[in-house]
Amino acid sequence: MLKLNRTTEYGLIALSHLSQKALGEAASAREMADLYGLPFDILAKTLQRLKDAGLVQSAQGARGGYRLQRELTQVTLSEFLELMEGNTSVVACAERLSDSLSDCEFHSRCRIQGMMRGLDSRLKVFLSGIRLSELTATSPLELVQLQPLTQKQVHS
Amino acid sequence: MLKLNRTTEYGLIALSHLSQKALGEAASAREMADLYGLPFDILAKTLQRLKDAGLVQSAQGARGGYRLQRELTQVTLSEFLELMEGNTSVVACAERLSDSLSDCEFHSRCRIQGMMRGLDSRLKVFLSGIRLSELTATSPLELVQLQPLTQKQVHS
DNA sequence: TTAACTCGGATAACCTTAGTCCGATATAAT
DNA sequence: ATTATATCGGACTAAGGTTATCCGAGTTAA
Repeated sequence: MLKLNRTTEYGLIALSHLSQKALGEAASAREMADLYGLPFDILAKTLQRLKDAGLVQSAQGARGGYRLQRELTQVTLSEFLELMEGNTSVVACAERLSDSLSDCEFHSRCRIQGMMRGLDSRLKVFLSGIRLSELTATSPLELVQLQPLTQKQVHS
Repeated sequence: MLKLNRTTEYGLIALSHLSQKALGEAASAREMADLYGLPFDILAKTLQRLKDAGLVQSAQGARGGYRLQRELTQVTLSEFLELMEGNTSVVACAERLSDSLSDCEFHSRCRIQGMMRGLDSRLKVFLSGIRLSELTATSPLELVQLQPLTQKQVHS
């Protein structure tokens, strides 16, 4: 159920790296790939995605690279996962729910559909309570229970 | 990150079905497979697993089938997932942590290992706070925030 | 004796993820 | 200008895991 995609891990490592750079200093995909032993091509694509999402900004050409564009304290794990992994529903059929509920022949008899949606929303609350900054801190931290962000703070 | 295995879904459906049977009345794998449109073979194996874990008991032969063996109010989602999906760590490398931490060449430079473990444990608290009975209720329920089970109540 | 069951292994089909390879474009430094 | 270092982005292959299917064997009530 819970395993992160590799790209998500790579993204987290990259963001962590960037968050430690001096302000205005860029890091290239190559630099990070070599330092952490990550496959360059994939890391590059991942950074692209982060850029499209507005989490980082990029500079092309020699001496180019990536910089953080948003404060990681203001990005929730929920938002990040949605970005990196697409739909975060726990059940396959829930993804299609918005399209057509009656795709599933056994819908009327289905026992788990309702509760899975409930679980989804509860999980989302949980994930929204974790800030990316908590996950990208340098030292092995104990995660402490934080107040969930207010609606205004949550972008997505 | 979050998608459940199919077998986990099947298991949930089966448990839900069993929880609605009158006490002492058994349901067969065939019966459930037909009713919910699930692949018989897989459902059978799933039930086997639930039996080995002590969640249900089985009776062989004609008129046999499965019955609940434990109160679903006393089984946490955490325990159930561990049972159905094995290791529930969010990162692949964390599974090997207990074996040998230094498998990963980049361990010393790794930025996410510590925090991923923190995330793991926080997630576990979350999952331990959800009882299977909440997920197997008949009607599409809103999940309410419950008190986590006490240590005594949590078996695993 | 038969039909309806659980039990359990081996194997095949499928699908997603992860990784690779390629070329194009942009820009700073020489 | 030319070169080296970057981002950008598509197409493709490889690998691995999940899901499903196909067996046969053992149990038990009718």
